[in-house]
Amino acid sequence: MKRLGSRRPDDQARRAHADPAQEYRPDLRGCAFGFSAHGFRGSTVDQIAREANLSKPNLLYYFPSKEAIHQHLLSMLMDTWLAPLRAMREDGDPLDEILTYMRRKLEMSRDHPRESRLFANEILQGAPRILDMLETELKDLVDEKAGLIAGWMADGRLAPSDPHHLIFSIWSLTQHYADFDVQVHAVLGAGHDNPYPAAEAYLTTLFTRLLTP
Amino acid sequence: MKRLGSRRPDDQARRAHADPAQEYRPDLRGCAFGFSAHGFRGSTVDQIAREANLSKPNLLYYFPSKEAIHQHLLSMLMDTWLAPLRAMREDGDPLDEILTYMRRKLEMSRDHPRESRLFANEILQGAPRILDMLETELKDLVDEKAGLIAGWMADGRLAPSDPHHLIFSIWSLTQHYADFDVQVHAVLGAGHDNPYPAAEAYLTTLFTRLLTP
DNA sequence: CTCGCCTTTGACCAAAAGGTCAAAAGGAAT
DNA sequence: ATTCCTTTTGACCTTTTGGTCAAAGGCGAG
Repeated sequence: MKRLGSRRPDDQARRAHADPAQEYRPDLRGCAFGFSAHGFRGSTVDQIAREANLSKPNLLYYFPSKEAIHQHLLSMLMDTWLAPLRAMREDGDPLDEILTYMRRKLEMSRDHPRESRLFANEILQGAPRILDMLETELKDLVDEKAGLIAGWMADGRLAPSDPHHLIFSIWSLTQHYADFDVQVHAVLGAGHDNPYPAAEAYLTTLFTRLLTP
Repeated sequence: MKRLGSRRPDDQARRAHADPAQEYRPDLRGCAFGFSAHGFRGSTVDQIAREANLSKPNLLYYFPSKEAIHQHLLSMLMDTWLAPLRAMREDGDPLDEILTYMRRKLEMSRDHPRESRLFANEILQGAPRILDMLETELKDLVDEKAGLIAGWMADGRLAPSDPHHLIFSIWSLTQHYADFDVQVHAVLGAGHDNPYPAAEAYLTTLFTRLLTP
């Protein structure tokens, strides 16, 4: 339960406490679990500290409050989360670009379900801490990529449909396998430990049929 | 803040406190908000009581604990939630039956978003209180309807794809508009107050293209 | 070694929250 | 009106929890 030895990074300037722009912060990547499993109010600072191998006061030495910890995790997450969409290129094959995006998101659900749930929890609760980001950064990115897709459709390279809702559908379909994981397993029952291969096949068919002109 | 007058139902036998099989319980339907907005641990008994126009001790007179309140809401919800799937009939037109199911679920997202979020919250957190139901009642129903769909596909009346994942996709796509409501609005931006007409059109196209043989 | 600075923690605090209880308030039958 | 039963509530208790603090523990520079 207790850590041994110093956890300071080897070669990184650091100072804190009265410093608003801290340069070193403990890596909380492994601690998404608390918030993702119980939501913001459901997880306790003690718990998070334990997961991070820190004492509670020590954790609060690096972050001014529980809120700040949550926000930190969330914003760290956002970049990772948007990367696959950012990677959609105009000069690829349209269907391929979209299927690749879908597959990347599905992999993220499979490999980082807790992060997905952390995000889902925040949105479910009205996104109080990241609404700004959604309305600016996310909206801009989606608008851009939706424009790209609309272009492909206008050129007849994809069958026409609503690009924004297309993106929503990729999000919901892929994240479902992380966020509703328990339900998926309960319904599929024993003997279907890994639903992802079937999910990928299904989703590939789905989007191929939707988008093939 | 305070209620006036008696809240007893006019003509219903009732007794409680030491009675395990209470016949009267206050209607908490309007109180899904608390749990749906903040999750189980995020909402307080005081809050729920206030929403139900009861004092806290009075609420705890009808329900033995916060857990029991949550469970009550959840099980009340489950039936409503499954009704549309139950309504899928073998003797209809296959595509029509599925599109109708999808539309009903979408209407539920539009008209009862808080209930959808309450359910989503529970699943996100590992469904500790309803896992049983998922593994029995829900699984059985889904297996039955998946069989029905598989039959339609075998008969060539629908294009083949995985029936279980088809059902998952209907759930995720429709519930997305309730659960991730804030995100949908943030991304669509002002001037798109009501995303549902476009969502319905998009989803109709999606499933029509997937399933038309 | 010692000084000064950053880091870590045990002990503590105040507020919030789940739950209890005894007493008060209705209401119907007699 | 009295009695009996159910319903309602203010006050209270205990536990949990976010957050503080003063003191102790490194660690490098001189």
